[in-house]
Amino acid sequence: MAHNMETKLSFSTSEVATYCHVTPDTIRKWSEARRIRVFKTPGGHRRIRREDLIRFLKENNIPLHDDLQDSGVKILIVDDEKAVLSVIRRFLEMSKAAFEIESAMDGYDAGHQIATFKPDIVFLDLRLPGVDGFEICRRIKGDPQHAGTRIIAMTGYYDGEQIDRIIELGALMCLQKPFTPDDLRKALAKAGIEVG
Amino acid sequence: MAHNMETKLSFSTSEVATYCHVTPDTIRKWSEARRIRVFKTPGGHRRIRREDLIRFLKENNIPLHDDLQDSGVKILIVDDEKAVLSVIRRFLEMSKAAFEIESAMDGYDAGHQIATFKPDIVFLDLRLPGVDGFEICRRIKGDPQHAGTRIIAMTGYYDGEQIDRIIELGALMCLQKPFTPDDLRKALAKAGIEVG
DNA sequence: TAACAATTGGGTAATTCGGGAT
DNA sequence: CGTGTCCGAATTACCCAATTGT
Repeated sequence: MAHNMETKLSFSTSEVATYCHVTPDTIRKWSEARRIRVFKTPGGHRRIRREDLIRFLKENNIPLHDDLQDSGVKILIVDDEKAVLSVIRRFLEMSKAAFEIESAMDGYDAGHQIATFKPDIVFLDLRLPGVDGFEICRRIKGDPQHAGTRIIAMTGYYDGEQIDRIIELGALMCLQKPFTPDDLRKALAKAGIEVG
Repeated sequence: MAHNMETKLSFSTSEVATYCHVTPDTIRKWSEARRIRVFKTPGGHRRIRREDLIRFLKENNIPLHDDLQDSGVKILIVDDEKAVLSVIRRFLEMSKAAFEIESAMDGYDAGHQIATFKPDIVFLDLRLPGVDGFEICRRIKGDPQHAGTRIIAMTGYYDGEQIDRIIELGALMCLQKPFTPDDLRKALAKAGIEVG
C-alpha cells in the first residue's frame, strides 16, 4: 500500500513499538534517552514522525514492514516483449519522479508480483501468450486488497469492443501499441502521476 | 481460528529457544554462526521474525508448535481440470489430518497463491494451457522464500524424459494421471505427510 | 458529557547481553 | 564442534493510578 492509501505521517508509541518489535515502554525509554526523535502533543503524548521512524529503523537494521516501505510510486509492467518493458522502464527512469519498477513476462510472474510487490499502477498487455489479460484485470480489481490499483491496458490492435470491455473491467484506459513517450505521459497523468 | 488474534511477528531468543527445544544461549550462538536469521534492537537484544523462525524450523525438521502453525499443512493444487481439483481435495478432506487447501487454475492464480498462501505442498499439473509447469517449478524452487515447498508434479502422459526433467528441477516426484487414492497417499508420504 | 482505549510517569522485575570457563 | 552453564551489566518488560485521545 504505497500511494493507494493515505499514508500516516506520524505514529504513537505503541505503533512504533510494533514496528520495532518491543513494547511501548521501551519506546518511551528510547525517547527519554534521545535514541529516537519524538515530539509531543499538547497533552504530552509522544508522536514519532514517519520519516524519523524510517531513518531509525534503517540505522538499526530493523527490517521495514511493508506499510513503511513506501518509496515512490510502484509500477508493474506486464508484457512478454522485452522491448516494451525497456521502453516503459526507460521512460520512467528518465523522469524526475521517484518510481519503483518491476516487470512480469507471464501469468505466474504477474500473479506473484501483484501479490508481493503490490504495485500502484500496472501496465498490462492484453495479448500475452497463454494469458487472459482481461481475466487478470478482473481479478486485480475484484480483490479488495488491490482494488485501488490503477490498470493501464496495452494492446497492439485497435479493437473498440475490446477496449470497452477492458475499461468495463476496471482498467483506466487502453494504450495502443506502438505508443509514443507522450502517450505514456498522458496515460500516467490519467493514473494521477505527473511526469516531468 | 487464530485469525483475529494478534499474531506475534517476532520472537526473543528464549521464545525461539522454547520452540527449538534448546537454551536461549544456544540461540545466541546460532545467530552468531548465522545459522538463523536475526536482527537486533538498538539495545542489542535479538529478535527473530516469525517467518524466519518457521523457515528455520522446517529446514531443520523441528516439529512446529501449534502457536506457529496456521492450522495444518497447507496444500495448493494447480490444475485446470475441476475434476482433478475436487478429487484431490476430497481425498485430503476425508483424511484425519488437518489441511488447508487452495487451488489455482491458471498461471496468474498459481503465482498469486504461491506468494500469499505460501503452501507447504504443491500439486502441480505440468500441462496447464498456456502455462509452463516446468518453469513454475523452477521459479518456486529458485526462490529462497519457497525453497522448502515440496512439489508433486502431475501429468497425463508417461514421458520418462519429462519426469527426469521435473525432478531435476526440484519436484519430489511425478504423479501419472489418472491416479488412485493410494497413489495420492504414497505421494503425500513422500512429502512427509502421513494420511489416514 | 460520558464512555473507552491508549499513553504517561516512575518504579521494579525479568530477560538478555557479552565474554569466558567448563 | 556443539551445547549447557555462570557472571555482572545493560536492556527490556511489567505494573498502576492519573491523564489524554477519539
